[in-house]
Amino acid sequence: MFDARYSIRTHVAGALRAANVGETVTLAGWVHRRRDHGGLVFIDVRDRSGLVQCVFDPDASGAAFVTAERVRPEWVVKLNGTVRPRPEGTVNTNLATGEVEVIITSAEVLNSSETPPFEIDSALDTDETLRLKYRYIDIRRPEVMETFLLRDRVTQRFRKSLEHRGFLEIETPILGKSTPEGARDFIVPSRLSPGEFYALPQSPQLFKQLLMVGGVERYYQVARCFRDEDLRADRQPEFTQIDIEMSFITQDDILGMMEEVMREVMHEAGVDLKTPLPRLTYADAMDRYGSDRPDTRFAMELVSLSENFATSEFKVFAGALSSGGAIKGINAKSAGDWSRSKIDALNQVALDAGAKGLAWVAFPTEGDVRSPIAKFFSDAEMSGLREAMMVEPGDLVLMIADAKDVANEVLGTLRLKMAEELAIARDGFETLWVVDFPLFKWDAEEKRYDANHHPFTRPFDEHLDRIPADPAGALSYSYDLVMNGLEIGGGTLRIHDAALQRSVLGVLGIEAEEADAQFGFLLEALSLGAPPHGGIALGLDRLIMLLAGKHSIRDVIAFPKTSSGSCPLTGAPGPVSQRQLRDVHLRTD
RNA sequence: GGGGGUGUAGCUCAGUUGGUUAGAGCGCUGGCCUGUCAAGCCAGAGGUCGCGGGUUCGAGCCCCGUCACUCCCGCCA
Repeated sequence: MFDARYSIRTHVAGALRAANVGETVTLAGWVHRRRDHGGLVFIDVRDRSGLVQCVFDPDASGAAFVTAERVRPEWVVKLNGTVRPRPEGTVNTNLATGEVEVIITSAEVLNSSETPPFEIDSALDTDETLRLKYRYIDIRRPEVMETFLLRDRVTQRFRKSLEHRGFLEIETPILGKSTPEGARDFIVPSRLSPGEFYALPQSPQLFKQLLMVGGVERYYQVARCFRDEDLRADRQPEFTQIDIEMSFITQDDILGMMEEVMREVMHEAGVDLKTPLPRLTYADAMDRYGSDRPDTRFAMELVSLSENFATSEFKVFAGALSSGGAIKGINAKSAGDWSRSKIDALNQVALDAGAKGLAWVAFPTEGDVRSPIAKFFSDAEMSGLREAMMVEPGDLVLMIADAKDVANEVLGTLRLKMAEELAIARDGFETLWVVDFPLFKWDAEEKRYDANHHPFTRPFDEHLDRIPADPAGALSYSYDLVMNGLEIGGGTLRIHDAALQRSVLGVLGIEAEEADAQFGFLLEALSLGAPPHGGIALGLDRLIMLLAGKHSIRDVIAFPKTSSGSCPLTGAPGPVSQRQLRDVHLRTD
């Protein structure tokens, strides 16, 4: 609760109401805006709680009036006065405090301010770099402040919901050990061990598993994570996870528990989350949406057309099918009148996404068909296409014929592209689980298997026999939480058997000797009474971003980095002295 | 590493086919003003057109390079 306790004021500005009329108050805050009428001055005084109009009238206090003429926006002031109702006709309904005003009897300037580099109270969309350079001023803007109030509420709700369910908040090291796989590590040189380095954690993954071996059973942490990769609108080099791990559970246990927690958290943010959440297998997600994090706020699902074109004369289609591929399509409603050049641009999108080409049929009006390839289709194929795609006049059908994975992925990209181009309404918070990910994914370039989630993911019990022989066929106890097409969380049940863990590491090309060197401590822990366990990590920043309706993760981080990883405010990263380098046994060119 | 976009007053932006002294709104400074709340009116100050080079009689505008920011691809177990 934010109020006037423990401060030099008696009230906070934003809390004053008609009920306070007649009270003598002391306020402290910033000059938000000043309206000088010559013989009468209005100053809106702002603190974290909001703002209230203060009136400076020479009849009430000549000294205060003189002060009011002198102060400027963002000066810091302490004011004494009396709350009174606003005169008839001057109530401001746009303001929570708009029914009242404070007639000031004495004023003290606590600090002056230079003219701010940008206006706090402005509708103008200020350059983001400038906002970040003066973030402390930016944060004074009510809209920005509101975001951090929301972030606080959501974070506290996570803590409460998890505490109520028996989770212990435990901190894990920031200075850790670099391990192979995963993202690039941020590394920290060691002064006491010349030539050796700590790594900042990409996540507390191994430590939380060790806590399970330690009998903690239910753990959580608001954990800062570090990954030295390129930035995006939704990616920062350091970010925060709500990190969770539980013992003696099934996958249903943790999904059900998380649904309850998420419902409570979303409720805190004013969103009614319907549970149980839909669950989509990875295979179905790819098949229907061409994405493992489908945006389910709109349909435009992928439809298989392989059967319809099974005997097609069209070489591209026949070729794709004969080599074991698929023909799939999406129906972009109301794009049937798109020009050739706009469709050519879509073709380029398809090419960039890995397709060999884009097949399309436009149905601009009833009975009218426009397409460079329709002439290869039989009447039966054309009517089958109309039926399968549920074509109406005005539609544009986009088709990809390729290996099934390629067709899915390209159409998934086109689906999102078309939703954007057609400005399809995407409202609400469509949330679902994507489950049953393959344990491994094949890296064609490196010609080896990678862990899909991470190397500690537990395979389906019934797929254990596939591990050495047919790794690609093994599915895993794994789950991503997807909201509005963004992955906001992911987790797995873990391997708790040392032999199985060695076997999985082996598939990843990490043989016994290296496994012992890199993960010996984990393998040893697994052999010393590790309970079955599993967990999940939620991307707190992304979740807040969605809840706040922001388009960048930077908007919900107090002091974020620019896309080149620098901090406009402090100038980090920066050089260090030769002495500091010598201390940690480093030389630079 | 690759592709797209942006960079002009403190802020947000305009700036025509390359042509005289680079403009507007907001903010700022000063003046007037006792019921405003984006207060109003009057006046004023304020410019390394991101930076460097080039073409040209002449460059904010064209060319080359470079920097910063931003979006995307790669990358992100």
